[in-house]
Amino acid sequence: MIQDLLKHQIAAAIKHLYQIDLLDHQIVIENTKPEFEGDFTYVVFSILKQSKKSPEQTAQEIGEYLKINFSHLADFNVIKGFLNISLSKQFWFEFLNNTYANKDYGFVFTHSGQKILVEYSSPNTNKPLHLGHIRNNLLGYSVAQILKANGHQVNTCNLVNDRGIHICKSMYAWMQFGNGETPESAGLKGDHLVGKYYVAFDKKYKQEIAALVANGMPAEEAEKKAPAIIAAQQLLLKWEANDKETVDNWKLMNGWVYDGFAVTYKKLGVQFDKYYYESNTYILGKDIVQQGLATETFFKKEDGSVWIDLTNDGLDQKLLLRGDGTSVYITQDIGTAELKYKDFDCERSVYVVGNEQDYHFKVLQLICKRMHKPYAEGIYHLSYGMVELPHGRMKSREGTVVDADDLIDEMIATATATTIELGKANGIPEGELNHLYETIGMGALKYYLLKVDPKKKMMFNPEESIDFQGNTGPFIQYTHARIKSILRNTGEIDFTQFDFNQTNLSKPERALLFTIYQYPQAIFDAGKDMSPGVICNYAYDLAKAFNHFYHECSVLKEENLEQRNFRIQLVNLTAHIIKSSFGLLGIEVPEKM
RNA sequence: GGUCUCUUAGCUCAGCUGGAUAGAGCAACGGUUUUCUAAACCGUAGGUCGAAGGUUCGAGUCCUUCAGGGACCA
Repeated sequence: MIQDLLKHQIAAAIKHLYQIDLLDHQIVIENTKPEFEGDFTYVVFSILKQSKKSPEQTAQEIGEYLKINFSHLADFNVIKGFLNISLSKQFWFEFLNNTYANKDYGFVFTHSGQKILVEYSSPNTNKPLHLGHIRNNLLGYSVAQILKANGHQVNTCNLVNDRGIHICKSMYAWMQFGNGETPESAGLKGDHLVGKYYVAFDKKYKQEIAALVANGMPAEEAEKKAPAIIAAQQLLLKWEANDKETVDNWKLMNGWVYDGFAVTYKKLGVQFDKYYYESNTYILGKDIVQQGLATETFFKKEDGSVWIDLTNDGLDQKLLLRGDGTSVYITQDIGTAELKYKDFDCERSVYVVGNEQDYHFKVLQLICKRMHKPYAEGIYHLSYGMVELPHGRMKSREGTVVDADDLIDEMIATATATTIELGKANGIPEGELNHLYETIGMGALKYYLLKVDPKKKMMFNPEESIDFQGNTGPFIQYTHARIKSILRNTGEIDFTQFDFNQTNLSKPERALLFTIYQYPQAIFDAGKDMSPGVICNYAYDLAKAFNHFYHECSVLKEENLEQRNFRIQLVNLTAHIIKSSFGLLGIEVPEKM
């Protein structure tokens, strides 16, 4: 990167002028703000004490040194303590020439040597996916792509929570009043059918509690003694005892759910290299807890329950195994961590899980450290914020959820209506329209969810539809389509016979080229923070820079042949980066829209 | 009781390791189409960056306290 050369030269200048020894990485170079002239800026305030001169004079002296010693510099200007540096036209033309045909521009191909496993999605099998799951899935998919682009070897997995009391609730309700209903007979997606019985269970359970309370029982006791909950608990015991009828029903209903999830995953465009099932990992977890007990990493209480004492780390004592020997959430996580390491030999294991589990993952990592597990340090909780509705967070049982399938359908319907309304469907073959509507609708939804910093909670108002204008997926998709429209009309060109040094570099062209130059940095930053939002912001900046250029400069009507060809290279590369960056987000870009 | 986290324009969000006059989009108002796609472009208006202290050449960014929201552990 040119910034590195620049840093090196600035360090040399400072050494030459003021006899200060600075390492290259101690020099901070920023992009020059648009309202000032220049490409990069060096701020001199931090060396004033040693230079013993005014900010203006220091910056001026460094600028003059660079002008002689830094061949890519065309000019510089000084405002207060800010040294603004303009690179030469030649530098930018050469950059474009070397880059425009590079299909992998921005991606790192030298293997980092790091293997990373990204776990995401990780649903419960008792209800369908909702908006929060969509955020999770999109984040996981995108982060995996971004890490790959940074040269890491990446695998993905999905840990399915297919056991526990919540499954038994759906199962009990279905056995009670399902009358053998199936997804086929009900005409419902499997996950929605099972979810229906989960809600049915809750309704019945609440009625029973109310009845008991009406008869004078305290609410707390009623919650434990309601027949429905007791029945669900008995189902769980039967399941753990491998009772045939229970296990068969469990398999049947889980199968329905998996079929339903598969449809939603396909629409979201996500996939996994491997599935883990908690019903398979919890026993391994129990074994490991027994090992930890043997080495006295854990301790047993009088009732037989197993605990770890984390008070030295500022946390509490944490339950690992109940007195009756049944496992808790963290038990199965301990087992799964071990399995993942064996399967993938990964030095980093990323968990895409909501921030409500921050404490849980701190505990998990500490447990692994105490047990001297080689993978303990590599555990990384990619903790993302909840999606909230105007009235608070989503709660399945209270029916305040935005269903994933409904929302997807709605987005595609809106994309369809908008496209037709704008008259954009006319020039497009009938057979391609459905795919286009899907591309635009999903583009809007995915961009909307990914552009927000993963760590932050975000607001979704179902009353307001997701925009298709401004800082949105469709805006950027549209930019791509516009460029493709130009490129369909340029004809074949042999770029090698042109010398672009004779062409002009106007402000919009320069700004676009400058943004293009930032792409590798954006990929790096997104990888460092595991934040697809960085890519969204970048793609938006690029689209804006292009649209400004598009308004100012004509490509096809340009009469100077070299200028025209230069612009063709420029927009070609722009289109490629839009497609490439959106690929990192899992968003398709259309040729026409 | 304890721990973590958030608060930037009417709304939804950017703001990189502290740097120039805090930026976008939506919503509002005004303008741009015989010229490569107007899902675009240009402009106007909108801010005490939750509050108060502190650190320093410089704080939306770092530290402390407080207020309000959210989550979690027992």
